[in-house]
Amino acid sequence: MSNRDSCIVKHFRHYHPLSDGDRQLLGALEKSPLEVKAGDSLWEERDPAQDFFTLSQGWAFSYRQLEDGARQILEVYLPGDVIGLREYAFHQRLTGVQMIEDGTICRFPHARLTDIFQQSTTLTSILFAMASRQQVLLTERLVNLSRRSARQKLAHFIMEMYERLAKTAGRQEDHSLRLPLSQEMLADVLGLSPVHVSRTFSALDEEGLLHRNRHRLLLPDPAALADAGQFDERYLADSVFAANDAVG
Amino acid sequence: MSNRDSCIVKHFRHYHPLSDGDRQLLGALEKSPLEVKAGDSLWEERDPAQDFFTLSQGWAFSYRQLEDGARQILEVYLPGDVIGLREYAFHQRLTGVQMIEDGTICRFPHARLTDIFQQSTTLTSILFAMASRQQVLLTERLVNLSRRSARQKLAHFIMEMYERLAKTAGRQEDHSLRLPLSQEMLADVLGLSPVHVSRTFSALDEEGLLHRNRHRLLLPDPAALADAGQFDERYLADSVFAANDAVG
DNA sequence: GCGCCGACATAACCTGAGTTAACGTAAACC
DNA sequence: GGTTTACGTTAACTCAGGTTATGTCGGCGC
Repeated sequence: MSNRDSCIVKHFRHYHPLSDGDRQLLGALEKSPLEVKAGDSLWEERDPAQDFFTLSQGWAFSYRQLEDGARQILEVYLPGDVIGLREYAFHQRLTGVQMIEDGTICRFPHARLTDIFQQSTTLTSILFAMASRQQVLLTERLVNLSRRSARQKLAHFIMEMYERLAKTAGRQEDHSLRLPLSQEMLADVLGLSPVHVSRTFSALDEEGLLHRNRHRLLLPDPAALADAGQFDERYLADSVFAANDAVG
Repeated sequence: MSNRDSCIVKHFRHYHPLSDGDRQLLGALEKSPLEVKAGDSLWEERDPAQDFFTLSQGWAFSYRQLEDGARQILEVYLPGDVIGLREYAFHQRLTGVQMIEDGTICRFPHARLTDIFQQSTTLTSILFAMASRQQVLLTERLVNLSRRSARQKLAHFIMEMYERLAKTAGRQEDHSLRLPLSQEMLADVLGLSPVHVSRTFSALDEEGLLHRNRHRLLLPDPAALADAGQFDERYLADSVFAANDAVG
């Protein structure tokens, strides 16, 4: 890997080794990296849907705004995630996307996805695997929202972030993680009121399942927290080509 | 279209015209149609993930079973839908799938998806569009579960089914639809108790927003019901290639 | 230092939906 | 034709989480 590799190339390599041709193909499709700030909107609902983005640095989230003013956060994106696959079959954005922190993104034109389909089976498979993974994350979030108590919801979400961060950013010695979401955002992820998020945090804190310090969370016993949230990490075990490595 | 076309071929043609080569490719990949009965399980959680299925006749649903015995129904599949895209990147099934009624399905081996990627950009695009559409359906269901009242949930779900059926089976003169789900299943779709589904049905009935007769629902004023459920059909408007018809 | 502001905490009260349980009803089987 | 069984209805009671309101703390401009 040369250090000229773009962020898109790096992220795809995370899934599967790429040939030189694949690397060039990806590189040719992307526009130059873009610096964005916390709170910046990548797009809003009803905007025309024409691009994907790869998130190189910083966190982002997608959301739906409801008629009554409520906001549902659908997905939290970490560095390495691809944003916008959802709307491949649509003209319009159905969800908005905003940055949580300052970051760097790479634009990836929608219309030229067919180039990839035509020229690289490897890249096609990786994209398909990414779409599959996102559907699975969404499924788990749906179950979390529909069938679990506030305590379980919060515990589960924290464990999900803890494990996803462990995979991309590595695991901390002290079982801590940085979670740069306000309690209002957490409420919009979990389908709770901000007040109840605060209450629930306090309860988990008192029970010794976690400790808070600003946006840093300490998990004295991650296994206990996982248990409290009925968290089963199988849904994060996407292996992409273990079951299907006939790619060339 | 010859009447030798398999059910898979028919369903893909629904999205985009297929060349003879595409048709043969699809046909070569599928196994012969399989008759299944109401209640039959296509697979269960933790089974090895090796196939897709195309649903030719009958309804099916995918679900997650929770530790405490609760069941969450994730998606209801209608004739024409492809089942199992979710687990492309996984070894194991993360969700079970069961038939709601007697039906016909076609098996579609997982491992050979790469053949399609290698040989047909059209089929690849269609599959990608299908995955995109399913993610959007799931997104809408998530919002429905998280942010709407029981009344809105039920109204919204009925409207979704009404519109999806209109697209595949055509619209009924009398604004009616057949919804072969028990109230227990509806409860598991909507994250409610069966008792509250019954109450909510009765309330909508009294308001004149719908009328029930076994599994047949009559919608005197679909627009009013849509309004009651904050139903906005944009998310069903997948157009697949309108924004991206550079397929060959 | 002072006042402002945004984020979080805590408390009191309210309500939509869950739970339990008893009762109807309709197809299904002998 | 009477019994079984699955499914739906209704009512009484409970409770998790929403709502509203008020308080606290840290950062920041002046």
